[in-house]
Amino acid sequence: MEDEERLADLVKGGLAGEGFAVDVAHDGRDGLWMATENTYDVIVLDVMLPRMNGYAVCAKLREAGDWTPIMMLTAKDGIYDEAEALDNGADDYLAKPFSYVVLLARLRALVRRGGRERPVSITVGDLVVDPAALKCRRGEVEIGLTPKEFAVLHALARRSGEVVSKGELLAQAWDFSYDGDPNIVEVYISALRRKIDTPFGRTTLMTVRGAGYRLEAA
Amino acid sequence: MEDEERLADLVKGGLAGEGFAVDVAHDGRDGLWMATENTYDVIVLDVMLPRMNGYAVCAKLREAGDWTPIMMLTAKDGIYDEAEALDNGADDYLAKPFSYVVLLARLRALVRRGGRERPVSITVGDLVVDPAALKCRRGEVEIGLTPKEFAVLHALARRSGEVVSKGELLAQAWDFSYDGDPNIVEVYISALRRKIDTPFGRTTLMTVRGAGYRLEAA
DNA sequence: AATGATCTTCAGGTTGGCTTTAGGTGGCCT
DNA sequence: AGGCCACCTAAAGCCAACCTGAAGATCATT
Repeated sequence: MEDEERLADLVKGGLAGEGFAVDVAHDGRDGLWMATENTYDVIVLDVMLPRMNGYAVCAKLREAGDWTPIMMLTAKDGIYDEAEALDNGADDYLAKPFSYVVLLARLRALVRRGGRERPVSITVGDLVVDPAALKCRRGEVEIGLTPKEFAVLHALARRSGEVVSKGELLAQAWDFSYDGDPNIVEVYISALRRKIDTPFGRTTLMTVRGAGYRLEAA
Repeated sequence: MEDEERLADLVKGGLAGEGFAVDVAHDGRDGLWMATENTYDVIVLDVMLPRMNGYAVCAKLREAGDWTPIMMLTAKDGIYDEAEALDNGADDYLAKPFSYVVLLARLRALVRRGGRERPVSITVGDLVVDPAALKCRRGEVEIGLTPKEFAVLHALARRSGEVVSKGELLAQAWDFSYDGDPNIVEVYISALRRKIDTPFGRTTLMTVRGAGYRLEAA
């Protein structure tokens, strides 16, 4: 139990260092619920989980049409068990005990495979967003952002050029349990504009009425 | 050498059984050439290859913008070597000796992941409709559209060259429960023409009296 | 406990897209 | 030719979505 929490902390810390937001569930059922309610870059699943084991969670997700990359952590090391994990819909597995370095590398690979290329820092025109340092700059000018502002900007930057809906922003930058006024997104968009656009006489953060927001390079 | 050919045969046989076609190259340079000339679901790369090693082939492919899933086969098993393979652009690796069952399972997982389609933009002549960005352009000229206008254009573009009835447009671009004046479609067609045709001296958005509308490439 | 920073809520003001209206145009049939 | 009907389009009202400044709430730090 305390072992698993230490593991969760390790993973969480490492991924945070890579610029990702991490949610942790301590049993299978909670995990499944969180996974169905949110969109994640990658899911890490321990086979041995209270209330619902990893295989079952994995199967449920795939059944529901969710193809988020899944990394399965297993204590067994028999060959067929590994294959079983993969055939159950997992995208990779790691047998305990495993190295932290390998876990992170494999997760990076999974995430990379799961979608577009994701360089460590994201560049949108002359705006550079560095998730590792939680900093951003326009040209040579450093821009100070609060954590929340950064989370919103990051979500937009990761899909620069595309429209990101208010709901998606809420899901990615706020805790999944957040159920307050969606107007808060508008507040943060406003704040971001005041920091990344107005001082530079730019308008890269556009409103698409009725659809969401779009961060553009031009 | 005969070892490697037995391995290649194993993989080939197994994937054939899964319904995939397999090409085999026996050295790195041939492999790279085949990979650039064809489209594959997945690429299996041995690190130790004559004429050009696996890392190099992998790097070349990624450099060329080819993101076909790559499985790297390596004899080393040091922790950092594994991470190196992945960070080099491979999507998974397997250390020799490995089980045939595991290899097949991992390849299945890779193929399943790799098959994911990303949002496509639709091209009708020199008109490009990008659903992800909710934008469109004719040639190099950006055209600003409202969400509703975009929805109508999108519905027409998806079936370019065909006649789309007013009823179909209503069903696709408006809420299912919409029961207002069907004349609204005409209003939007008019607005679209003013944006995508008139400024360019074109008439690609045609009325088919009594039947509907058609978006043409010419 | 106090301070400052950040997060969230609130409310008034503004905008811009959606829809309706109504008059105009042009094809098609008798 | 005349009339009917489908379609076109400019204009205007309405309303939801959005913006933003400010105040209240929460959190971290000293």
